[in-house]
Amino acid sequence: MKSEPDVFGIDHLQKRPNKTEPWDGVRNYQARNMLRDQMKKGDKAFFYHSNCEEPGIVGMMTIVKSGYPDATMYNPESKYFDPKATAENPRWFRVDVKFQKKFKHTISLKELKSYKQLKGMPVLQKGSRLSITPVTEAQWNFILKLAE
DNA sequence: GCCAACGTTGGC
DNA sequence: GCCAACGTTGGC
Repeated sequence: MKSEPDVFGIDHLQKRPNKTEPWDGVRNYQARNMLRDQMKKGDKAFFYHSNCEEPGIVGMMTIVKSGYPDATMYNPESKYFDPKATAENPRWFRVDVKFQKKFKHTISLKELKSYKQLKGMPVLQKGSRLSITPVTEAQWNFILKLAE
């Protein structure tokens, strides 16, 4: 799951009450579908810092609440406001994530790209803009070892 | 700051 | 339904 560290980075998450925060503001249908249909309580996710000096994976977190409507879509004051969203037909979803661990060092995009074991991982593909992408169990375990 | 990639919008 | 125009993302 990607976020810009200047906007909301892993340090922000760690400082939140209960180290938990709704992952809201996702306004892309593919990512929405994953939030809504696939991400379940207890699932794990990597925290990825994007659009920054050293893009890469900086830690891990746990999904503590599975997909539910992202209320920011109803708030005209929010930059995530969506006038077409209704209570009957909520367009956008979010999950709650909880900080689990910050890695001692960033596993940079550059490093991640260098491993043939991670070839094909969606987040590493050129032009990948999706803010939420799946990780296989093998990829997950491989990356965790890099973090040691 | 540049620009490639790609999603969305809207005219037709 | 096509596709040009436009906006956004994000690495570099």
